[in-house]
Amino acid sequence: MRIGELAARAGTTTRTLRYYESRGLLPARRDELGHRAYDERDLRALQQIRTLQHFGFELEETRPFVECLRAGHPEGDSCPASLAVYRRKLDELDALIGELAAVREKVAGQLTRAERARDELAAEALVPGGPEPVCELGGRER
Amino acid sequence: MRIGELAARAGTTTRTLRYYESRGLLPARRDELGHRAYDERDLRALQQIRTLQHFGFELEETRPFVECLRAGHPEGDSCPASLAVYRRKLDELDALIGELAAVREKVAGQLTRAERARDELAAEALVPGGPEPVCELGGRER
DNA sequence: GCTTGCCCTGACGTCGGCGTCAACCCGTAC
DNA sequence: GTACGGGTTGACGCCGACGTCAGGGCAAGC
Repeated sequence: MRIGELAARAGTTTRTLRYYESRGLLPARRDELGHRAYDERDLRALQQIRTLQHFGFELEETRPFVECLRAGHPEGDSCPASLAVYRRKLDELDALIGELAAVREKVAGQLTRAERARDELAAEALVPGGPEPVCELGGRER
Repeated sequence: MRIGELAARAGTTTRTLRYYESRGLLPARRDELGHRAYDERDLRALQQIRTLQHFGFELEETRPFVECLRAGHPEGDSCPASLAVYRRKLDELDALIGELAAVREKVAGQLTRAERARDELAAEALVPGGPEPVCELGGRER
């Protein structure tokens, strides 16, 4: 199998495969013409990489999985090093989700506070003299 | 106030302030020597930018807040355009948190599945013949 | 012979938000 | 004088995971 076919079967691009090779992640044999030659195991490894990438793993973090497969194990996560990456990723995800949730609450608080301030200002404007100019920046709210 | 003082008071760097100016976000007057001159309103605007940045807002997303302040409003979020950014950010955060939570569950599932497979293999190895070689990649688990 | 289609290497571009020089100017203190 | 501590502009570096050219090769089909 050559690079174009592998890329197509894995739903990626030849550029990506060359990049992986340049990183030493997915080395390729060469045929007599100097073209890269791949087999089904390379496809397995590539699919493993893509799956993890889709999960947000960095390329380097997929390396233990690929090496595990190349060592002949049935799955990329059959090795302790892969499990360690899983656990590290879980911790990272938990931390990140926690931070994002905290930010979300802060932003939500800011929004409600700002909306209340706006409404109070609008109510004031209706009571005493004429309506004072409100902000025009941003046009009508959609 | 010159650039160094403003940077120090806002807890940032002169490089950052020059960058903001280059983006048109925080323009500066110049004194007779050509040095940038700032006032307290610039400090307010800068603090607004930094706060939002800390929340994960992109620089461009802070622009409505800064313009709102420069238009003379009491707060950066006194304008509809700022509120719209808040709302958009909330949506983005909710979507992102949702995706991350889904990934987290998938990774957790993968981990437990891989651990179970490993344990089953270890149990097998104890029963029939001699213990078959397990994976050595990754050394001892910490 | 010429086009088409695949492959090759090498190298620059992308995005955001600056960090980090380089080379220079200016005023003040020693 | 000269060293120091500010300021100025301009330009390149960084990170990750590739996209996108430029320029060339080789084989098959017409």
